[in-house]
Amino acid sequence: MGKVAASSGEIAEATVSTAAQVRKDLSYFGSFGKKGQGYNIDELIEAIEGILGLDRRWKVALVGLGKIGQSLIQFKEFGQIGFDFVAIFEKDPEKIGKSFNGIPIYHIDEMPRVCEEETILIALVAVPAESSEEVFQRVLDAGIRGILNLSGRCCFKPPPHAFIKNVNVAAEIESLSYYLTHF
Amino acid sequence: MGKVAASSGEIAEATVSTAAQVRKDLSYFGSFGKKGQGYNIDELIEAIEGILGLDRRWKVALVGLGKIGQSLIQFKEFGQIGFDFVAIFEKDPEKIGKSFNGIPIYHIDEMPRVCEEETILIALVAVPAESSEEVFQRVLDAGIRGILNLSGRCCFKPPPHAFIKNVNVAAEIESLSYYLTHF
DNA sequence: CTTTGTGAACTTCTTCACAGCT
DNA sequence: AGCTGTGAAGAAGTTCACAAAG
Repeated sequence: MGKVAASSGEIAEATVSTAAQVRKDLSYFGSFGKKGQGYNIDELIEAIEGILGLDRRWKVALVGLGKIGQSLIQFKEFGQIGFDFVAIFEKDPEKIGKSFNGIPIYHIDEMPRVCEEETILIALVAVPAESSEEVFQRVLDAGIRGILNLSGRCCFKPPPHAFIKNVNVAAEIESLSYYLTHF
Repeated sequence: MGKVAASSGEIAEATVSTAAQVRKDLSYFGSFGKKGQGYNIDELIEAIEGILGLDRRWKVALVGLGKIGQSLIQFKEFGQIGFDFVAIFEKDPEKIGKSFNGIPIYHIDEMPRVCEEETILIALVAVPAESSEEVFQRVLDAGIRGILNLSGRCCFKPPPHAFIKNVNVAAEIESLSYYLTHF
């Protein structure tokens, strides 16, 4: 939009937050603004990318090549923000040895070897809910440190060196039901 | 597992929470347990379904029949928890008038009429990020009160009678990057 | 004059701990 | 004895309000 700097108020407006919140959040990581001027937009983007660890590329494994896995791996935004799928793990012997979207498909038993060789630290898990607990354990045993879980409700407590993020569309639509019922 | 009742501690264990948290959360809505016994499992499930508004069925519209929309509409869990897709809205004239998975595809201009006739209150929006702002406005104008947004980063402030829930896989994987960088 | 960065005040959320019921 | 429901205490998060800087 041609602007060089943005004030905390303008950032709040654009992100549905408040000016004080924007300033406090940023102050936790450093001083990125200039008094009287606001925040230089390019500098701020670069600072936030640094904070989030997006100033590098990450190799990602997909575990489970069902419908959800297939649609996610074709999703271009991952590449744009620095995440590259480099391996797919499956149980189905039909698929193993082939590739999907140019990415090789391995048997899930090969996970420890491939993840070490390729230094993969992040996995996107999209397997049937029944097998997710077992798969989480195998993924962690293969050296993965961050799991993005799309397998539905997850009650798996990761060890302290690992992190699980859950994306659960069913739970979100249930919360809409709650709001519409009560308000 | 053959058990009739569960204590707050057992529920906490199973949900990665704490006993006090489980009791406080439930106490906000009523008294569902028996002192000395814990919570009757069937009764508790029924109570929670009532709280969440899941003791009925909801009609849902899908807006945008791209890859994500197609994979979500085939997702059986929605039906199991009480949500039925009854209409698809699209811009592409190629698809309009046809159906997908047995659900009729309408032009997006027909949304106000169809949503009123069918009393649809919830929409799942899966359109390209560029058009999401405009689509949100049109969806709300059609009488929708709850939006589940899968179109990426959303900075749309809904009016007070409506609710938006965002599901953003890209944002979640970025937060994994943050944790792996700092811990 | 504008806007940041930040202590202090305030609000919300979580945990503690125990009276009271089964 | 076992476990809930809940005030009170403690922790975490948000907003206020203003000194300091451009």
